[in-house]
Parts: sequence; C-alpha cells; structure tokens
Amino acid sequence: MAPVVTLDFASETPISRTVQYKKVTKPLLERQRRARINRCLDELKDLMAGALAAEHGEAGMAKLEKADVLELTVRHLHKLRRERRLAANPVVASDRFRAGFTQCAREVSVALAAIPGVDVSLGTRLMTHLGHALNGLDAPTPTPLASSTPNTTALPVRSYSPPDSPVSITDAHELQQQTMCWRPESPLSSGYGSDTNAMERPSSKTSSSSSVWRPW
DNA sequence: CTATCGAACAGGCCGAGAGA
DNA sequence: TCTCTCGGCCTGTTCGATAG
Repeated sequence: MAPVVTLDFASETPISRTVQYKKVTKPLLERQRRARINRCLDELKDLMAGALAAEHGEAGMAKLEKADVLELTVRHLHKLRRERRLAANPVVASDRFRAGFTQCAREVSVALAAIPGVDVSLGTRLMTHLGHALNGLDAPTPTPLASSTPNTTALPVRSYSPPDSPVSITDAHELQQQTMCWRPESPLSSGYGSDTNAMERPSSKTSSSSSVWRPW
C-alpha cells in the first residue's frame, strides 16, 4: 500500500498513517482488548463461583483475583476430566479396589500368623468377615466400606470406590476388636504368594460360618 | 505505611495482507 | 519482491485503590 501522509496541525509536520495508528487507533484497540479479557474473566469468575460454591461453600469465593480465577478453573477442569475418565471405566476402578482389598486381607492373614497365641476362632471370624465384605463389593452400589469412609477433605465425594481408603474407621475398629488373638494356620506354608488365583472372589460356599475365606 | 492489584499507556516484535 | 499498514501479543512503567 502506498504510505499515506497527513499533517500534524500542532507542529505542521506531516505524520504517517502508521504514526497516527500507533498514537490513536492502537491504544483504543488495546483498551477494547483488555476490556474483552476482563469481561470474560468476570464471567468465568461467576461460573466458577457457581460451580465451586456447592463444593466448598460461599466462603473463599468472595474475593478472587484474576490469577485465582484462572487457577481454580484449571483445577476444576482437571477434576472434571478425571471424574469423566473414571465414570467411563467403573469396572476397572472396582477391580482395582477389589485387588487392593484382597491384598490387604492377605497381609492381615500373614500378620495374624506371625503373632503367637492368637485365637484361631477369632482369626476364622475375621477372615470370614473379610470374605463377606468382599462379597459385598459385587453390589452395583458403592461398598458400605467405601461409603462410610469419612470425607476428610472439602472435595466432593468421588463417584467410585476409593482405592486409597478401602476400610472405614468403624470397620477397622471392628477388625481390630476381632483380632485379639489368632492361632496360625500357616498361610505361609500353604502356597501363599505363588497362587495365581489369589484374586479369586470367595464362593457362595465359603460364606458359611463353618468355612473360612482366604484371600489366597 | 507498605505491599499488592488492576487499569492504562507506550512501545517493540512479529506475521498477514495488499499495493507498487 | 519490497514496502507499508494493520492487528495481535507481550513487556515495562506509572498511577490510583485497597487490604493488612
């Protein structure tokens, strides 16, 4: 394009359109751009306040600076994506929880075997209880163990059985009460650790009070 | 009083588009 | 192809408001 030259009436010197643009148009456009950014940030703040108020309450949402709004938004979107991924694959999550539960039960058995003088009947009851608890995991709804887990954070309850908190306080207490003593029936000597069926769920037959479910 | 934040502004850099 | 214009983005600076 051909350079266009106009007159600066104050100094009578010609000014190019570029200079005029930089002096007049560009600051105006920059102002509009900042306004657009701020408008969207305000809107985002309102949206995030609505989304997070249900989780954390109104407290803390009153005074948010722009960086906070962006940070909360990023965190919130990460959480949504994580939850969507888990919701899309609930079978894997429950299987992982069951595997962890079985592993824990196995460790309990090993620990009982290692403690001298443990009452065998209590050990039997404990392992039976664990077997029943694992059977309960087959229910489509979250397990009583998981659902009774106290929510120690302000974050919303996740939609899957939390693998990081498989045993509630009450159940742990119950287990502790039932594990006063245990006569080792030597799970270590019964091929523990080498059985590939270790993750097998207890059968309906093992639910009877006469037989003891074992995680191995 | 001081630190922090937001707004405004100036100016540089860069790329795209258009005309000579 | 070169030059000019335009627009977007960024950085640095200044100034006023406000919280601690």
